Amino acid sequence: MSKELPRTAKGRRTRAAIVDAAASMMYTHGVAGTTLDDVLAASETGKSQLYHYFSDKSDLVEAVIARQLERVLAAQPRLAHIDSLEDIDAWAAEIVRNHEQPGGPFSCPLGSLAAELKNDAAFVPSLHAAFRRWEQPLEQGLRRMIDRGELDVSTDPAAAAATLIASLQGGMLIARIAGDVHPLRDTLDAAVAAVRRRRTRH
Amino acid sequence: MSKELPRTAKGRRTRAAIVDAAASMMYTHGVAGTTLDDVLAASETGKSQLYHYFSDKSDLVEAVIARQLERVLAAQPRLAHIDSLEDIDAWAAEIVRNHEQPGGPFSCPLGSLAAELKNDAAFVPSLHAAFRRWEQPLEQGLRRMIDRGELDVSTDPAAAAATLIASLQGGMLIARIAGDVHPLRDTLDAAVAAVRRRRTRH
DNA sequence: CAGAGTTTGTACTACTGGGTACAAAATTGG
DNA sequence: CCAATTTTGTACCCAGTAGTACAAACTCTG
Repeated sequence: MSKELPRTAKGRRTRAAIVDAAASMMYTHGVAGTTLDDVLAASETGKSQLYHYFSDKSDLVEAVIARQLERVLAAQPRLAHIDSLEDIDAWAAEIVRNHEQPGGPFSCPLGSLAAELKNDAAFVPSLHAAFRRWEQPLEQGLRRMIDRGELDVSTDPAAAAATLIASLQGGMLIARIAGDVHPLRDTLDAAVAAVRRRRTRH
Repeated sequence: MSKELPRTAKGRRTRAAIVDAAASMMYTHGVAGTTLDDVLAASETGKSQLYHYFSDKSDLVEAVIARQLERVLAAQPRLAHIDSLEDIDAWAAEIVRNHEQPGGPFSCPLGSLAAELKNDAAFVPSLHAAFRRWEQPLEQGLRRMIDRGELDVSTDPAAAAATLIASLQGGMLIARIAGDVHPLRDTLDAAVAAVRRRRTRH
């Protein structure tokens, strides 16, 4: 049950500060590991403000899911222009680049949230929608490639997009645990190669 | 700082009951979502028993990581006999089969733990060791295939094994969120195909 | 079977953390 | 510029949770 949005500019700033702080804290410490007091301290707001804009912690988490989706999309500008295999390669390279500095983060804001909340039925629909939104540019690009005859017509663009994102997620997790980008790169490469194998001969 | 192991048969049973209950509860409700009281109730033990065998909750979580690794390996008997591409296919099919009943679980005990604990430096080494242990049968099988000349000598067996497990993890996450096995199957297939492409011609 | 060592029951503590109450301050629109 | 509405500060509550104290019961060994 979500509360109404702020009516004034000041209110919008406050709400955004709370969500931003919550997103960052939950990214590094997990949802359960982030207390509302932590969020309030980091955002320099008070409890009355939080409960003015959110009905409870779950409601805040929903807002964080949406915020992290925005962050993920913003961190991958190439995702908006997927129209060829080269674009997909470039997108994958962009992701690897974002994570290849030694030490991290090797972590995806949305993936971390999903992993922690996947057993809570209340959050699954929002998470599902977020991932669908993420997959959409890939899916549409793949569909255009199929329409132009560049990929085999038997290719399922939605499934291929899901495979790309799934590989990204799994690669990220193993990279994080191993403290090494290579699993991320290799796993993404395998998924891109799976698309490449569906190319039609010219 | 872990405590000493039980000295008597009764003690071993008690300790095992606690770890089993904790593993199950943490699997479904997460580590943070599982209270020690929950564990004690489920295992029909008391707090003095828990603190007799474990120094604190973290110590119990370490034991749960080890237990879940055992469970994962036990659920994949084919993993113990990886010696050809067909074996890898059969292993992948076994995993998909374990999850293809509609509704779930679409979830890996070790992956869930890893996702929740990956930002806690104290647990990363144990998680890393657990995944290495999981990858080992794959890695050794791949190495034998390379030695026999079935796979290109440039293949990195450790990296390929990591890619397989990473794809499994990512596929599992997306399958869970989507409530559908297909992402798991497709992503695993892509990783297996990446190995297949490294076959030498005969 | 006695006594040292191990295991277990019960009761308690200290604290954290989500959530509430309510009034004061700020903002907006007429 | 004033009243209605929105926003914010402060103080509080209470349930749940990790962890402790300590003695009783059991178990193994000599």
